[in-house]
Amino acid sequence: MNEGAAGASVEQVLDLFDGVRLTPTQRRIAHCLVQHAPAVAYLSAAEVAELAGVSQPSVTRFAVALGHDGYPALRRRLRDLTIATPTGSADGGNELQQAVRAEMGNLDRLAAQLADRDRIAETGRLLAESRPLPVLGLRAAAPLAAYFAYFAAKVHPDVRVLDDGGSLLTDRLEQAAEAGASAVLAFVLPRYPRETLDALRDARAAGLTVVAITDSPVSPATEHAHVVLPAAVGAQLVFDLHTAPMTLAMVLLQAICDAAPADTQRRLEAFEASAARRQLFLG
Amino acid sequence: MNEGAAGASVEQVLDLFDGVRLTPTQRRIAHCLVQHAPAVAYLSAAEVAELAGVSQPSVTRFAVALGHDGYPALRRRLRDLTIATPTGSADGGNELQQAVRAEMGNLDRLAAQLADRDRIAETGRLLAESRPLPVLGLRAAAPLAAYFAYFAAKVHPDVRVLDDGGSLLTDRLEQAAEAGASAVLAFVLPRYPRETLDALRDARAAGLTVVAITDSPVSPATEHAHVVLPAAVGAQLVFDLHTAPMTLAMVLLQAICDAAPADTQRRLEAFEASAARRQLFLG
DNA sequence: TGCCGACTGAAAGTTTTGATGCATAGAGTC
DNA sequence: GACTCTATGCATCAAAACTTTCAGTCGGCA
Repeated sequence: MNEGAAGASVEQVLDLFDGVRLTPTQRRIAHCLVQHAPAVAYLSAAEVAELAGVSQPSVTRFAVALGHDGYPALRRRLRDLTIATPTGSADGGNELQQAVRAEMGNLDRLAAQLADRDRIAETGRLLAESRPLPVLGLRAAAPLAAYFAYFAAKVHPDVRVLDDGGSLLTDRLEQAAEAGASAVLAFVLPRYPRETLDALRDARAAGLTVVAITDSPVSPATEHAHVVLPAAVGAQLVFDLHTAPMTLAMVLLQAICDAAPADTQRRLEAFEASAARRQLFLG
Repeated sequence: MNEGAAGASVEQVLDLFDGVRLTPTQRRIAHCLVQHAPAVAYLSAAEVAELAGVSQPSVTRFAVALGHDGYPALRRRLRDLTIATPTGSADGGNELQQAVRAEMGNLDRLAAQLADRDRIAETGRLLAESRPLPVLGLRAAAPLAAYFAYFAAKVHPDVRVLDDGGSLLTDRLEQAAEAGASAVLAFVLPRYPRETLDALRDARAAGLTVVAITDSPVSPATEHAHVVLPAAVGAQLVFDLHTAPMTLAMVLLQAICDAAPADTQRRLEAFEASAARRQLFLG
């Protein structure tokens, strides 16, 4: 992946001046442009003028001299240079490729957010300690809950998937709390089924700590959850793409494993032995 | 670019919302802010308004609600956040971040592979024509099958999820073929449950065209499938990450929709009407 | 059912920002 | 040494952006 935006743009900013004869004042402005490369794209003509120690009209004339319609046009150009240098293979391609690349963007933001390991580690401990561990996901989020639970069950002795709604849902939540659960993991994704939010409220009322994986830090889940873990949902195709929430779920599961490495190891080995005996898999 | 800057700012953008009660419209704006984090710092109030689908005054009010003097003040704040953040975060980072970035690599390869639209479009037609359409995924792949089927059912009149194994599985495959199915979509992921491959063989014997989404062009699925769509599985964490197969599944679903746009539109509208009537979702 | 309050968008009003005409200063030329 | 041409800043005007006001709508509540 390419360099920082600043580095790339200095080169390109220079290209803007190519072959154009500049007056001394304009040269000063140009110099100022390269020097404050990224910031200038935000400034008004008057601000650039002050920065360069020239008059505001000179900045306008400078923009025109470079062949633009006016100062705003030049600034737009600068913005494009500093911002629109996207990851590697550029944008474009067909609409399917664009959707996939947008999804990469979602993952990148997720990665940035994971710089702080402590937060996720603590949430992992929280969930690891809950016996049983209810995992809630309705409608579109149900598969994600099942996916998480499938793997989680290999390292946690009592994972309970709650993936159908109706009145039984609250029963199950309360039963889990009764059986000793201290936390619940919920997947709350667009379009936010009403049932899901009701269930969150019930879970909270039952004394459970609510951990929500949801699509945005300002999703409807925030007001019902104790811990909110955001991961964007892709919306470029006809239907939503849940790759970032899925990734976050597995990262969280990793944190759960890390919370009790010895237990995890023991349980995984037990599963392997069983799988081998039953010849579940190829190879 | 790398999204280093963008990613970091998303975190900080959130701090701006802290503790403030937002109206639905303002929530939309907030959502739009996080989503287009870096670019918004350049936009005028009216542009943000259009992006968020609200009126321009609402954007001003949003800025004031957050405690600023006006929209320009909020934008200045955003600029400071996006600029002051060192571009940072190339490769490296902690192991969680590395895993997520590896997943981005998988998606990138998937995107490259989608340059050829025709192949996926043809496969989409193949599946769209099958009535019913059986979707097979066992064990770890079961949630993916369910996820695909959940959405596919909104645009296809008869989707049948086959996600538990046992002897009934083959019964169901044969029943689907009997009922008129011409193709089957199968998710074949590591660790390749024996049952899954047996089912593929049976499906083929029943005269179904087998489309397999699998983790590699040389996976065990290839010898039983007519069409093989590969998408890598992430293996950096304790458990497998299925984001690329998930993405491929949704791309394939898009192709299915494109195969019969009118039908798709009609069915989606019918669902929307029903959802609205039943008040399934928030908003 | 009717009132009340909150939210939202349209439109008018205000401020900020950018463009242009004009006058001045300096360099080069005859 | 005077003329001319270019470059530059000041002042002004036009346009855009932002804020405020106002009226309509929706949901909650008596």
